[in-house]
Amino acid sequence: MKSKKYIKVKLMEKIITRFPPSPTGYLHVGGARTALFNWLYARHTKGKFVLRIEDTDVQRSTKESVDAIFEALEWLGIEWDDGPYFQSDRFSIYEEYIQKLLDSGHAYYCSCSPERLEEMRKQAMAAGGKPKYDGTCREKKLSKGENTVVRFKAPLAGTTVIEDIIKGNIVFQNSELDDFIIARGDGTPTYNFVVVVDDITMGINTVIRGDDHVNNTPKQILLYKALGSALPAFGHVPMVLGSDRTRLSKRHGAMSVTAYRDMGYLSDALINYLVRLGWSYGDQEFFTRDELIEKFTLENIGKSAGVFDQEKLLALNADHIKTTPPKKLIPHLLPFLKENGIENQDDDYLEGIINTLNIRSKTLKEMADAAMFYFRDTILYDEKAAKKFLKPAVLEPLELLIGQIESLDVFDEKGLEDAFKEVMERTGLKLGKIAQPVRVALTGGTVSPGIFEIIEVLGKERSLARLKSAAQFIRDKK
RNA sequence: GUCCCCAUCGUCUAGCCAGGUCCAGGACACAGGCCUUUCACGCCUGCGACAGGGGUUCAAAUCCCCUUGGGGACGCCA
Repeated sequence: MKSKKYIKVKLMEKIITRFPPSPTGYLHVGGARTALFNWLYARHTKGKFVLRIEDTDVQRSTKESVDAIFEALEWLGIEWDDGPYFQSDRFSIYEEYIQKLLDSGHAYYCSCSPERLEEMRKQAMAAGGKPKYDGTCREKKLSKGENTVVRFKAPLAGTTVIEDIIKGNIVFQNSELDDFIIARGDGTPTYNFVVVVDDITMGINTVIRGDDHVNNTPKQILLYKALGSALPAFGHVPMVLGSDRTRLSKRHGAMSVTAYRDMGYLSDALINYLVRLGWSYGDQEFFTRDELIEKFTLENIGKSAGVFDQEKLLALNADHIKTTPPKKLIPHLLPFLKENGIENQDDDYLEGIINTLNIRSKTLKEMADAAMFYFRDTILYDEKAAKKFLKPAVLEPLELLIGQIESLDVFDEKGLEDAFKEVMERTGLKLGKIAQPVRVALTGGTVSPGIFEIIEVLGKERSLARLKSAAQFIRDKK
């Protein structure tokens, strides 16, 4: 169901979006999708995209995670215009804002113990209610003490509404909200608070984030109001689910963005897939990066959660491999070749190889594996294949072919075809009877690109050598 | 439990806001076929959905209500 959607940001105002990952692990596909939506929207509107690292939880934040996130964003080609900001560098700003709230009576100190709070929550749940802070310290006018936290004084009545770009209006009863903590006992600020302060001070006017944040938004709206700041436009995108329709997690398989890189996916394909999951542009399935920037708008984001489908991503990857010019694929293929022990190859040779493999590879890894026969000095014949095709009977056509190719003036597909035709005529054999043995001779196996393509890419010298050793192989067996 | 959100083929989705052109279109997957020097690619065909029930209307996938189902959130995590 689609409802009237509108962008709250004034038309003249430059769109400023942000992506705020918390460095407590790698960048997963769900996070990447949110980053993508923000980045794409900023690019589409010629606005600005800000990167902010949310590391107020010093315990769980790690340098490794920060690096992993940068690495993943870089691979995806998501570049930011501002930042990265680190919240851990901004504690003095937060302190200042907390003081403002304290001074204006929008916040107060609370000395309730975590243990008591926990007990209260349990009881509330058991009694069938929503666990909330009971307001014990709300009017106590406590001053700062050892282990006192700072709570936001939320309104007791009325409603707070999110005018969501994607979901429409979402209304919350303020009585559902409670006096949430904005500064911990040790003085460090908490999530809902720092997000608001950051978004205000960084000029963020468009907040696109996961559905799971909907419940945080009324709290944040209240904070904006208490701070006297204008609200940004909010857009909550539905989540990505696993095949069992629950929140995507490790048990659903690969989640890390870079894992897809390592499996041989093109970032363009991952991007295409991730954006298309939950967003649509008519019937179009395939998008290049530039097309995405050109066509992406918030209006076409759907409201329901989507299931992550590896199969479809794989198919899309195959499409991107197919349509990317072979020359451009070279640098992407190199790491996989290297893994297979192949290095320092000529670019023209690689381009030719890719040209024969791109329509039959679903991943770069697959392509690198399928390309191996091109690099071997001596061909190792697959036992079954050799037995079936490298028989004495093929010695004659094989030698004829060798002669034909040797005397070829112009070494191209046309000349090769003529050479084969000549052999067919002289031996009375069908192409199939000749091609399979030749394929085994050239590649070692029975599955490969077209026979003419292979010979052309391998070149005269290499092809001849392989053909000759196959002939020798047959003779030796006799 | 409470609050919030969502609901079209197995999956991603078009159509829904501005009801008729929809016995619902595309894609992935699957099945069959064609092409063919193998494998692919490509092409063709098939399979397969408006969650259920009430309204409103001449007419509902589209608007309203209820039910059911699913998801998310309820931290001194973000």
